[in-house]
Amino acid sequence: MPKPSSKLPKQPTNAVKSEPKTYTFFEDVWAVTRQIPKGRVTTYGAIANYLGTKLSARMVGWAMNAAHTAKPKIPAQRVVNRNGMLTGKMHFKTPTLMQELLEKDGVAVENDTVVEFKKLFWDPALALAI
DNA sequence: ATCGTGACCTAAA
DNA sequence: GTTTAGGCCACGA
Repeated sequence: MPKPSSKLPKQPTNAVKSEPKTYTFFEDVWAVTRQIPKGRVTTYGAIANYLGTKLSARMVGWAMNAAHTAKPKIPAQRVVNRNGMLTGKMHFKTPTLMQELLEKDGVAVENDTVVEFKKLFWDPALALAI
């Protein structure tokens, strides 16, 4: 679990000249996503908040888009929007894959929305307790 | 270098 | 209650 750059001052993407390809933002997002317990779900906003960029939750989604390039498999199915709706299901290999994975984790999905989403919500900022 | 886009969120009408 | 608009940052072309 790499240290997330929470509340870091404005640091350019390629701040570390030693390592040309350091996608801190992506890695952080992926790290958080991987730490989502099985059967739980979180939101882009929560991750963004944990990373300190709550104002730009969109980037979290962007990171998820790049998650496809991540080496370890990223449980992106556990990341949904604020409404608990599987907005990114269409970005999966198959539109139904996300729902199936969630159901496999024990999360009931109905109408492209996580049932009892509020109950299954997993806040990284709370769990990781900065 | 600029421009457009995006798996979002919040607030206002 | 719904719908609309604005904002935010990173990435690809």
